[in-house]
Amino acid sequence: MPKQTFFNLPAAKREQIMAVALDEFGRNPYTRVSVGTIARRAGIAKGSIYQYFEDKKDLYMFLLHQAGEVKLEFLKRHELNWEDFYSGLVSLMLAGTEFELEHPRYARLGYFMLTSPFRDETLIELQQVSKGHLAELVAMARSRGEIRADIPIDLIAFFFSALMMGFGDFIAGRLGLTWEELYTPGALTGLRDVREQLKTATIELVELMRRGMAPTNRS
Amino acid sequence: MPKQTFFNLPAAKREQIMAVALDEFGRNPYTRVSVGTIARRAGIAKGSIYQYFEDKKDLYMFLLHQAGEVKLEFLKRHELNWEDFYSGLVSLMLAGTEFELEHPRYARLGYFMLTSPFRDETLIELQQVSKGHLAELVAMARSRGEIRADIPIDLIAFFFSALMMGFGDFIAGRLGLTWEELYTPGALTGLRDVREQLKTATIELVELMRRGMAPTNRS
DNA sequence: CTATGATATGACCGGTCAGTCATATGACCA
DNA sequence: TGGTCATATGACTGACCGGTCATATCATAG
Repeated sequence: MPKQTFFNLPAAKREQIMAVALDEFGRNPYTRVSVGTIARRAGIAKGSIYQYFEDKKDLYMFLLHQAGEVKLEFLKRHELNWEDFYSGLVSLMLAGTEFELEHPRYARLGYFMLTSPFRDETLIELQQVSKGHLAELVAMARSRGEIRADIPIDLIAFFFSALMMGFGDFIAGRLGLTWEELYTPGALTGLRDVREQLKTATIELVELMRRGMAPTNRS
Repeated sequence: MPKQTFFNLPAAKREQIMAVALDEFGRNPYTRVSVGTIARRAGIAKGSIYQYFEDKKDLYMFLLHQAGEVKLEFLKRHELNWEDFYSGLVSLMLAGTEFELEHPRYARLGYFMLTSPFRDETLIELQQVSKGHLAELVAMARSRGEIRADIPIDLIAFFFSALMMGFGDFIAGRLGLTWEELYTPGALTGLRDVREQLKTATIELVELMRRGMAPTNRS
């Protein structure tokens, strides 16, 4: 956790520092991010960073935590329609994609997190949140007969997470971009029908998932 | 490409250098791998590395290239049964998993590649190889009526690659290990029924894929 | 005005890094 | 023996890193 000094700061300054940190950690892997650069870009002295945070890791972990909250807020603002499991899935994936396009730095932050020195401890914390949520949804879908009861839950969880995680790459390919380019702010201005293509791709994918998981008599 | 000097070296020395490089790049992300460490562990002077390679990237790219060839050789040695597309897929995935268990450093090398500074150019090169191969298989399966003709090919390619890529994580979970542990040489000695569990998990996953992709009248 | 405690600063420290280069070694031939 | 060319070496360079600390600044209270 940041030191009290950080929270005593004017909100604008706090946000400026975190914005720069997000940009840096969303642009480079952890080890390549320089505390000095963050300080310089934020217009403060390097020593000040160490008035606010214990060390580089403290700043990074706080940033990750904050990113999680922002994304959760975003998803909460989107009313996801879970009346039907698969259309709920479509809306969830669309909202997730929307978030990543609106906040590309957050998307890349999460990506680089996967190879940060704190990968494992971060993932464990993350999974405790998301897996609990997912298990709940899957259990409900099962009880409604929307997912065959003979598919192991862990397989379903893997199925979801693997496809969702790689979805950005797929979308990038469809739009004729690289992953780098897709998450470059402003890369989509000028591209036509982006939202249309996203929706189409998402529906196609979920349909593939639905056929795989749903009871055969449903399709 | 390495300089001619490298290829003039005795095979044993060449292999020693590449073995150390593989271990280092399979243990740390690109930016954390030190040329000096590789030289020291290989028993040569740091300057020699620069007699053999243009720079760090040259060494790294050559290593990746070599890894690809080794894996391709491995898969070629396994006779994959493509009489039926889905059982062929099972055998392909099993062979792939087998390779990663036998050569855990290669598996990790591929993993870290995903966040190397050359991610995109590497992936593009990789896809040109694997996509061509995959497209062929998919086209054949389609003509046999094993895959519905209305599913876009790029979606199928993504479906495969995403599930295959994350499969290691899933397997690790099934075996009660972390990803780290799964790819630690010797971590599996003492574990029971590893091959059985691998086969079961693979079949379960491919069945999920088959249901998603196959024409409905087939199941 | 002064005293006090919180905050800001950037020079500095010890360390690591990729890459260079003058020099040394050794093999081969005349 | 001496000359030539490929190869080996590690000290060195310049840059960058995370983190520290003595000092300066500032706001507030007495």
